[in-house]
Amino acid sequence: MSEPKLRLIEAAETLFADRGFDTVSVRDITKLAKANVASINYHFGSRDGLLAVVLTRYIAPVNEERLLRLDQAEKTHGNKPVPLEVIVDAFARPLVTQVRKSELSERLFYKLLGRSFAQQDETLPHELETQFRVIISRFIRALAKTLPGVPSEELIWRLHFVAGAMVHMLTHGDCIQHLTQGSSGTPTMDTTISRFIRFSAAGLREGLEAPPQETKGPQGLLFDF
Amino acid sequence: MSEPKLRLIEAAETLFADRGFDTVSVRDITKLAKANVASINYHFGSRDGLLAVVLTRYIAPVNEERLLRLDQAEKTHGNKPVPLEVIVDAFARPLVTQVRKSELSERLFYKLLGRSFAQQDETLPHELETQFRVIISRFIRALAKTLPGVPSEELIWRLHFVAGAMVHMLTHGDCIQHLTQGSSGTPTMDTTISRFIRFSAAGLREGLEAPPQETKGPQGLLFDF
DNA sequence: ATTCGATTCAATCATTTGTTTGACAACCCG
DNA sequence: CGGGTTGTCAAACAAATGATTGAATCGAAT
Repeated sequence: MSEPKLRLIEAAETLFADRGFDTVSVRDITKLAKANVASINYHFGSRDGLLAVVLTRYIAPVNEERLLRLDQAEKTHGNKPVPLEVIVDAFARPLVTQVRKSELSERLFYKLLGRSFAQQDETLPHELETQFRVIISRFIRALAKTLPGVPSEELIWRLHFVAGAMVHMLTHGDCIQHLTQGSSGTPTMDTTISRFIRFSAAGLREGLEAPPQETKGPQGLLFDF
Repeated sequence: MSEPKLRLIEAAETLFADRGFDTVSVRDITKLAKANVASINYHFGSRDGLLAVVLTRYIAPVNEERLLRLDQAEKTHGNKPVPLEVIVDAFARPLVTQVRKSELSERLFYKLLGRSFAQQDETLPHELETQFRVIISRFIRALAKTLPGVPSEELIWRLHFVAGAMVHMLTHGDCIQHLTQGSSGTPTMDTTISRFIRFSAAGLREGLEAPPQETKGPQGLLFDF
């Protein structure tokens, strides 16, 4: 990877992260990267080519680590169901391990990935689209083992609620920390993710108060508001 | 409100809903509205003026109804804490009551509001920004009454998780229904919101297994992965 | 019918957009 | 050295962007 090519990627990441994918021009990027306007088309073919590289660069490793962690968790628990907290952890923890491998600041990294995940269906590189499909089906399968009796349609929705909460946590992390200022010193993402995991696991477990087995509880209407 | 002015708003809503706020030009809007290019600047001063109108038109009533429902719920429950399901219902139900008052299809309405909520801090009309601040503090207060002992910083995060799940539900509703096809006939938003309420209430309740009182449970580390 | 404000319209404005071009330089390998 | 690949650059391109102009049109009150 030539030197200015990397500079272009990093400049694009920075600008995409806090201004969105649509409102950043190739000239904004090349100016920040101290490169020529034509360099983007030379190295990436087009602006969309660069965007695809940026989108893939961090998401792909995150997705791979998700699958890895889930596999490992299932191996650890033999054929016992994996606890919900561990499943959610496998889903979210790769974010903090990958942010350290990156050159970006925590704030920019999380905003960038939040925007990327929110993007989802629209104009997403095929590679990532299939990755997400794998991720979803893989985690749904794990959830189904831990939550037998819950119909898969319900599980899909719950997993998407989890994903939504995660995206919001990523994209609005700094502004929320601004709201909750006045607490203890560094509210690092680590404690935030712990909150997220507890919240999500509780939401996923909904309807099963006793340890996860055949309470079989009210699947249908719990409340009637 | 003159007739073509309304046509412009509705055309903008339609296009903003499924292409985002940034990638729609004034010419796209005026073409769909069968109006002149200058009409947007004449009626709304600028493209941003029209955007502000579109953003406010549905969100403001939703936010008002949220406060109304929460007030009513607290009145109903006297000085007893309001059940979490009722609080979340007051937060989410206004979406389905307002979609009926609108001319838009369910799909477009929800996508539009999802995008609007996701926007949040950036370029949001001042009116809406203050509205959201009121909403958050108001709902946090209600949650604090129902979940005594949970620190407010934790409550803020949990409420934002709820908001994130809601945004994701709105923006990806149709694509998820595409995944879960093959089930019973009409998976109307009503049943989806019920799922959302159960999930969110369970997540909010996290840490309190017994009926909500002084279990006071482990506030800190529940798991140690 | 005439006047006057409100609205619409085609035409045009200056910028900004992504992309392409062709000349130039740097480098490596023979 | 020389030839070829690779990268860089200023310049220009067509297209699209939001906005403005000034004349034309409408409608209702005078």
